[in-house]
Amino acid sequence: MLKLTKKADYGLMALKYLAEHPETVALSAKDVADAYGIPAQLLAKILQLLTKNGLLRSHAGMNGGYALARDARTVSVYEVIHAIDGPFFITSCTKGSKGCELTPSCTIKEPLARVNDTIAGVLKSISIQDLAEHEHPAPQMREARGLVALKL
Amino acid sequence: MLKLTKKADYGLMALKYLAEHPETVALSAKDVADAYGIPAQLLAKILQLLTKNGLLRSHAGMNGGYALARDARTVSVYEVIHAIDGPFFITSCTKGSKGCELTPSCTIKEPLARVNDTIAGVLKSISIQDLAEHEHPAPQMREARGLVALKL
DNA sequence: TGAAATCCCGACAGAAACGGTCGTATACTA
DNA sequence: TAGTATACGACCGTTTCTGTCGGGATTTCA
Repeated sequence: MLKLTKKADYGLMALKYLAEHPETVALSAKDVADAYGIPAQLLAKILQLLTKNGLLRSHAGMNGGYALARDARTVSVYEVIHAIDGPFFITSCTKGSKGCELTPSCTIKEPLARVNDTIAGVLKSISIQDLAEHEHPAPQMREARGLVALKL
Repeated sequence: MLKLTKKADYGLMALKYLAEHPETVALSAKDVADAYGIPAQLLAKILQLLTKNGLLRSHAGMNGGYALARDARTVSVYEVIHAIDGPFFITSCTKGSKGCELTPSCTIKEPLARVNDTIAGVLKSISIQDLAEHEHPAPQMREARGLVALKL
């Protein structure tokens, strides 16, 4: 419930890792998997997803691997989650697809849709770069960098 | 991924329903289940959970049922989710319990913990009463009623 | 040109979470 | 004491998630 999948976690970790190693031309799936001790084949598939969605660029062959397709500052956590886990919805029955099968019952959904948007906004406001920067134990916290309005 | 369970949905719907019927002394699980067309026995268990967590008061016997234990304004969506689905964590491996088994890899978790707090804050800022009020198609949207600071 | 490294991708199996049902015990009312 | 309702544990089928396997395509390099 309201939990990121491990795939999304892995994907975020991998992107962060790439963002932290801008000097290298490309890193193989195995490189990253070894760095974090996560299953190499699984990570490979995740990186392929990210590639297909334009977040990474891949290159086969020796010394091939993956590299960020865009500047880390322009890639949001939201995009990553979306690329890996698909459309982002808090509620099981969304107004978008098909609507709710439950009678006209889903009166709860309309307000929750706003919550959904708010959370999506939060995730969109955080970039991979943000994640990478906070690697170093952040001597002093930066000031509030985003303000999210919650309209109900 | 990042989706409410149906149980939580059902629980929110039930609480909203109760909030909308303040005149009745108590409503049975079956009453609510019938109103929304959700499985009665399942809803019963959910209401029992909410009772155990102090959000509802129950009364057995004829004309028994459930009633809000507190004013609907003081019950947050967060509390409901927490009561039904347990501790709220965005990430699979939380710092709270046991920590991460993955090497010292979970560098991603620290920043995500802040995201977690932010989302929790959003959910805490919404009351059952808020949900109930927006039943009526809300002729005009109220102004932003909450502002959530996102510190990274 | 051939071998090694690497990405690509579909299929599948085990494990966990979720949704829902059943049966029984307990409590309250009339 | 009969009927209505909550309380609670056990269980099971389905779905989702995680991870593995195997075969194929692309690139580099010797």
